[in-house]
Amino acid sequence: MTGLAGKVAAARTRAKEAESDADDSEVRLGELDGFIGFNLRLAQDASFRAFTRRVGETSLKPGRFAALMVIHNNPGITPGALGRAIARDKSTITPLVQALLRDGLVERRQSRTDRRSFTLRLTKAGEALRRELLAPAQAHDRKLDEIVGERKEEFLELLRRIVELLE
Amino acid sequence: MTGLAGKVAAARTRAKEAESDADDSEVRLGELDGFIGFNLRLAQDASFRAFTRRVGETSLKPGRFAALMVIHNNPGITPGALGRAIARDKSTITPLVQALLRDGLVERRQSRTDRRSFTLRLTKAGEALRRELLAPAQAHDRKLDEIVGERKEEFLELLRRIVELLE
DNA sequence: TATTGTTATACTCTATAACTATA
DNA sequence: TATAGTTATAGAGTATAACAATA
Repeated sequence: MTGLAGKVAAARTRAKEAESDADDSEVRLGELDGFIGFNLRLAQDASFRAFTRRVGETSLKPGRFAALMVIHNNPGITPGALGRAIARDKSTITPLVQALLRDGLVERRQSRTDRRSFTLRLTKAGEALRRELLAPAQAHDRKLDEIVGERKEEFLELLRRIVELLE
Repeated sequence: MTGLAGKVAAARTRAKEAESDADDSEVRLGELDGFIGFNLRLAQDASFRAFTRRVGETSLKPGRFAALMVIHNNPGITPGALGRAIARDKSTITPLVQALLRDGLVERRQSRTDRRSFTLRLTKAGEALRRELLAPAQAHDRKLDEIVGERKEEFLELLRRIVELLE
C-alpha cells in the first residue's frame, strides 16, 4: 500500500498506446479516466488513507471519528439519527455504536420519549479522545484545503449537490 | 437505506440549535460540515449507491466494473498493474481477479517476460458484460455531469490533484 | 401497521504477515 | 535482496431479512 495514489497518478499521466502486453508504466484507463464517479472514489480513498496515517493507525478510523463528532455536537442523539447524519444504515450503525460503548467512549440511556430507543452521549474518555483527534483531523483537512485552494466553497458545494441530487 | 442521501442533506440544511436531546430533524454536524474529507465520503457513497442502483444490484459493483474496463483497455495487464491503476492493494486484487476468473469474465496466461507473473484478458463473456454495463455506467456519469455542470473539468482536476498530492 | 434497534448471515474491502517462486 | 502473486487472518463496511418491543 506504499504510494498507491502516486502510482495511480503516474499511470494516468503516462498513459499511452500499448500494442503488446501492457506494463506498469502505460496503463490506459479509457472511459474511466473521465468518469466523475471513478475519480471521486480515488480521491476519497486517498483522503481516507491520509487521515488514517495522520491520526494514527492505532486510533479511530474516519467513520468512528465522525460518529464521535456528531454525538458530541448532538448529545442525546439516537443511533438512528446518528446513522442518517453520517450516511450509515441501521445495520452498520448498531455494531459501530456497540464498539464505541465497548471502548468506553459513549454511554447510552433510555429515551424518555420513545421506549424503543435510547440516547447517546460521549463519556469523559470519549470527549478526551475527540479533543485529541480534532487537531490532526483539522490538520488533515487543512492539507485538503491547500490542495483545493480558493475554490474550496465551490468544491464543497458540488460535493453537497451530488449528495442531494443523486438520490 | 431508503433515501439516506436526502436525509443527510435535510439534516444539514435544517441544522440548528438543540437544547435538549437532538432528534432527527436537527442534527448539527459541527466542524464536520466544512471538512472536505467528510463531504468527499458522502458524495462517493451517494455515487456508489446510485451506480449500483442503475447498473443493477445483481450485477457488478463499481470496483469490478472498473477492473473490467481497465483489463479491456490493457489486454495482457498483470494483476499488480491493475491494482495500481484502480488503487487496490495486492491483497485485495488477488480475490478480485479470482472472482472474475471464477465467473468466466477474465482469462489468464503465463507471462512471457516474468515467470512469477501472468497476464489478464477479458473473455468473450467479459467483453459482453463490459459492453452491456457501459451504457448504464455512462448514464450514471452523465447524471453526475449534469449535477456538476460546466465546472466538470475543474472539478475533475481538483479530484485528481487530491489523489496526486495527498500522498 | 410502521418504526427502533438487535441479531444473524454473507460478501466485500482493508491491512498485515508469512510464504513460494522467481528476478 | 527484492518483487509477483498467494494464502491466512482479522477487522470494518454493506446489505438483507427476520425478530421483539413499542409507536
